[in-house]
Amino acid sequence: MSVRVRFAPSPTGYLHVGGLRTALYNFLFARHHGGVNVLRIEDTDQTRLVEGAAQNFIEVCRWAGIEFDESPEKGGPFGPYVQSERTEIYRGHAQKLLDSGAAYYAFDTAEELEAMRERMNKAGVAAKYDRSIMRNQFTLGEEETRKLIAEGCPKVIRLKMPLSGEIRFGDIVRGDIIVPARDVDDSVLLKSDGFPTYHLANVVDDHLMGITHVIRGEEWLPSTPKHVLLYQGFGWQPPEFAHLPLLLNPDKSKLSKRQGDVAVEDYRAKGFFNDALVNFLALLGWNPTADREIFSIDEMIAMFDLKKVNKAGAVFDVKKLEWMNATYLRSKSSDELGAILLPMLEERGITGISADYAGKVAVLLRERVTLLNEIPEFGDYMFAEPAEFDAAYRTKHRVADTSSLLSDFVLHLPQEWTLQNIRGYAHKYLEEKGLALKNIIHPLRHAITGKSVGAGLFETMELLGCEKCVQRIKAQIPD
RNA sequence: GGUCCCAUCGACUAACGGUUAGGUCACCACCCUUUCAAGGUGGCAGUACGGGUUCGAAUCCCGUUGGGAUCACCA
Repeated sequence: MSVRVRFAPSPTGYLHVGGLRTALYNFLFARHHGGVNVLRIEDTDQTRLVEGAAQNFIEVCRWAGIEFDESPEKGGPFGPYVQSERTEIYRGHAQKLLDSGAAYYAFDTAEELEAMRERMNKAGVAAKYDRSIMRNQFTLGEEETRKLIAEGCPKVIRLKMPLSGEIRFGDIVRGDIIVPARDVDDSVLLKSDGFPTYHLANVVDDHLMGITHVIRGEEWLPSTPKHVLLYQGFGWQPPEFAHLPLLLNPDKSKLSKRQGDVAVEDYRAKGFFNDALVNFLALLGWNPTADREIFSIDEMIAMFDLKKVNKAGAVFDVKKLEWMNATYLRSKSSDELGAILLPMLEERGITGISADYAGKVAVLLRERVTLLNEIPEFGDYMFAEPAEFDAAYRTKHRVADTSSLLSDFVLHLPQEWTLQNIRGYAHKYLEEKGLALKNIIHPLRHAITGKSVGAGLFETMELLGCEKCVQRIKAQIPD
């Protein structure tokens, strides 16, 4: 049977980096096996909907290079792919569960449930729906139940968990998992508003959509027994499960907003490359071969193996992400960098620059920055006159004859403005004066860039052009 | 607290039951040098603990400790 997997986010806001990794693993797994990658929007909680979130997910995934074969946008043979458009399907299936005795009606109010939990907590027992004492089909009897339903009394449908025995299932990354059924709650399957909860919708959809492998975060592990029981209740074969290790804060708790950026958008906005972020995320919990760090998405597809996914959570180390981004920055072509840098420049009001020139500046300066978007500021002098001059740097290298040294220097600059000629000229000039390179290179750097740090000076001069260099040097000649 | 999951350098990880426990980030030192980087070389640093099984355990089993997740008419 061919592989079908799904990424099933809830459109309640931005896409979390952990979510992106889950989407990535699904995508890699699907592509590796020549299977199908499905996007399904789980919007059954109407109170938490965020406008545009679903579209944003698609866009962010696309930015990251993750494609879906079936989605709300593209459609597909098992649609609709938005759960709020499938409510009739869930109701019908809930009815089947009712008919077979795998689920039951309950009429408790929020207050009654709260009181129940409070009593249990006081008694020191696990807070779990006790169907023997609450208001439901069993305690009320069939007749009363029918009456309440006929009267339109608010009701939910709950899963009837066995009171004994155990529920077991296999997990590709964790092996067999066994849970005593009595410890699992009688979860609500269909809410009083007629919408299903995650448990029902997810099982019904995964089955109906032919999902073969459920690859999701570890936070779902504790509720998987419920899902397994639902498959049993429907008489369906459950899919394979693979619960992914969590992404962690430096203090090892679940990666949260409180301790740094968690939205993919944040990293995108900061200027991280899509391929670097994806590469970094992929290696958080999975490792194809320990002797390399850099992998293209195609290489990852070729090597991806769920069995090699780690069990323990992984700390999201921004420092390593930065290193990886810097590594990607150094490996990209001038054209590629120019195309990405140009809009960043325009965003900052720097216009009239060609993509070709932007790319060359990026190549010139990339070994000194981590993110491409540092370049507009770090190399401001490549796009305009230096905005300011480092006074301390000037003072440090300015001596009595610096002015004459500079004014003589511009006299016989090479006609053919190449790196080799500029460097040759400088060395010859210094040799004639009986001086060392350091006697002039700092005053020159100061005049041309205004800063004490930067790329190789002759390379900088070459790219800037003779005219601009002369002009800037002359402007700094007076003491 | 109940249930479940997890445990190799500070971080990410590698290691058919047999390795001086390897690589990467970070950190430190040195080299290179035109500032700052990058790069090169080297270094620091780990199998949580206790029992077993075995000729031999990071690896298998049990326990302890520690960490995490989850316990809604949210996903």
